[in-house]
Amino acid sequence: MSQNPKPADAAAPRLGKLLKRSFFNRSVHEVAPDLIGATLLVDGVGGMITEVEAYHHLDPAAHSFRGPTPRNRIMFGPPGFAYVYRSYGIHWCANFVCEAEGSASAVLIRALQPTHGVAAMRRRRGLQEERALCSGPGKLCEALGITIKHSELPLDQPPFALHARLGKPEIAAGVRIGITKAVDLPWRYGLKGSRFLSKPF
DNA sequence: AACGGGATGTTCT
DNA sequence: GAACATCCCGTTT
Repeated sequence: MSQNPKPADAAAPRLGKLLKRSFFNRSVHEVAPDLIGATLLVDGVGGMITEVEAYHHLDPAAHSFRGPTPRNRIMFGPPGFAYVYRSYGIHWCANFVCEAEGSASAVLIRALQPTHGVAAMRRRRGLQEERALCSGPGKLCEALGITIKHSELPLDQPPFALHARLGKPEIAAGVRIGITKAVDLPWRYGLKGSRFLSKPF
């Protein structure tokens, strides 16, 4: 027997306190950069958020821009809930609803650095390279097991756990990816220098 | 490194 | 019928 077996997530950093729903009761433009460095876990699997995008109600690229539908109705409710939608008929993408009820803003979670449950993520993604496990919104949902079943669930209750970041990271900003409307708004935020991004800034 | 095509659910015109 | 907040894999620079 080895005297000191290596834990599955040996490099997992210490976690900050759990974020409450009220964290999201602010402008999406404050919440989005503040999420960089926070740790997102779903049933204990996840990591440190490295890339997000802000979508505001008055932004033509936002799903809420044309008003409520059965799909996006959670965006028109109170903050601190998940909005999950299917992208291109294949992938899931996860958002966190922000601002006051009715404001219909949300942050798209685009990438994270795997820290917890890496073996589970590799299994779900059928992939070894840690860099590519969660380097995009669809990949991230597959790795964390996020589906439509998670939509409209509160973010401060299981299976979600969102831990505050410990330090204050340097934030990079740039234009959002993969959209055709409002393409020049610099509402993509990321962890400066991170290698766990969908694309460099 | 950049580009093209295929997969395909939900919403919108 | 087209568009879409994507990803993967093959082909071409």
